[in-house]
Amino acid sequence: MSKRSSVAGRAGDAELRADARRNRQLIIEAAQQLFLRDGADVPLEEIARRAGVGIGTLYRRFPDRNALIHAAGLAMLERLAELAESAWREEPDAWHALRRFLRGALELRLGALQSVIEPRLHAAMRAAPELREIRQRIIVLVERMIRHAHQDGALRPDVEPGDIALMMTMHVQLPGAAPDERAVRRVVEIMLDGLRAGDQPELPDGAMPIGAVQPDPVEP
Amino acid sequence: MSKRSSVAGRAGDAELRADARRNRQLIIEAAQQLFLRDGADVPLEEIARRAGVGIGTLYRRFPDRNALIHAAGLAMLERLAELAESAWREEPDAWHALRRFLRGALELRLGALQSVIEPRLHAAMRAAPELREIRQRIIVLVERMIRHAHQDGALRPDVEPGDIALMMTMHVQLPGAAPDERAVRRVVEIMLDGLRAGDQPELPDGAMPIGAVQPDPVEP
DNA sequence: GGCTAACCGGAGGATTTTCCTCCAGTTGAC
DNA sequence: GTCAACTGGAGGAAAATCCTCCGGTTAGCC
Repeated sequence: MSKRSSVAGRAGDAELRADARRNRQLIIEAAQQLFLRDGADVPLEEIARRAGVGIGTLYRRFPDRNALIHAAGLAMLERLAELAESAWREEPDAWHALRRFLRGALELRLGALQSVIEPRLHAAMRAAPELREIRQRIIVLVERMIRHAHQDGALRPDVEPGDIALMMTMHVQLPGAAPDERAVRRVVEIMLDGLRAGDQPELPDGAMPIGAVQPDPVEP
Repeated sequence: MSKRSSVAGRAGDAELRADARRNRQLIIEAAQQLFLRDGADVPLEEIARRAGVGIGTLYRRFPDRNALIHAAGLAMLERLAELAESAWREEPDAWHALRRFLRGALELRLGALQSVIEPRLHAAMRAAPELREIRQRIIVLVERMIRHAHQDGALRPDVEPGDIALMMTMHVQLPGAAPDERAVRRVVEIMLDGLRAGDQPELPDGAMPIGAVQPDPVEP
């Protein structure tokens, strides 16, 4: 057995020479930024350029666009899960945990990234159980936050998980560059204030359902 | 003077045969939908297809992509202005006007469309005074709504015009198709509740500035 | 320090996408 | 009924994107 072999932890990340592993990471980060800014069809060459590596390196590590989307989606879901878990673990109550989670998801634009690559991820999810598994973990945790926050009377009672999910994916695009951090933060705070229990009028029906990955759609 | 000539109302719309005018309108509507869904780089052929006209027809009416973006942007700004004006005219007070305006902008996705094509519109705006003029009219009206709503004590005092502008451009993308109307509506209502005057904590600094079209950036 | 397997960048040809003109046929307005 | 205006889409030009291949470089181990 070669010295390098291992349990092969997260597929692709282990068993690489140090420089290769570093570049792989740079590529994923660049991909996340560009997917977010330009959509999932952004030229791979541009991703390579932003990562500061050659196009050859990108192709060596990710044989096709789907592999890259898969990796970027996995990294994103892992950050989201980590965000939800630390919030739940460290905040004093469910409302604060939910608030921290939403702030993080919106400021890191994790939800927005999700909304951009999710269509492509759907195909991957059916094939890749680990993606489904992480996604499920996040859903369970957020649902738990909501349930407890309701019980505590901190979250307005008519808010449903689907509402939170939709808010997470809200995308702020501004002419040209990325929107100003601080300006977005203000809007997030306004939304959070709208979520607090109070004497608001009841929300209309029709919350978005959230749940498992849908079964295969019929081919067009 | 030919019988067809006229004051040439909105450029390009008048002096066309009925079928041509109808097709022109269909093209603009298709362009708005696709710009919103796929970004401002969507192939013109796809726009023609969705409009149900040939590619030749599209090119005859809009010599290049910019002309189409210009027309779509103009139509969008006109609807926004109309929305702001009717809200101001027909609602009993500034808060209700602002609420109606925001609901409309978010549900019609006018702000989102704006955010998609605004980068391209910027160039057009410098050249096209009528775009600047409409845009300015909207800004003035919304600022007036905010000012009055503040005076009435209905809008939380730390909300600034830039916050409203940013909320307008919020984009809800969902995997695949357009997001469900009713689900989005709920989130809009939550945001509106966050805007109402109450005992919320103060917003952090850093509201987005809004204003005139910026001067020409230096060429890269 | 020296060795070598693993890694790197990017030139460049193949492929796909997008553009945009042109013209034979159709239609609305008078 | 006439005809100027309009229509759709075929198809070649141009541009964008993909993706392989290989000479040169480097990390890791002795």
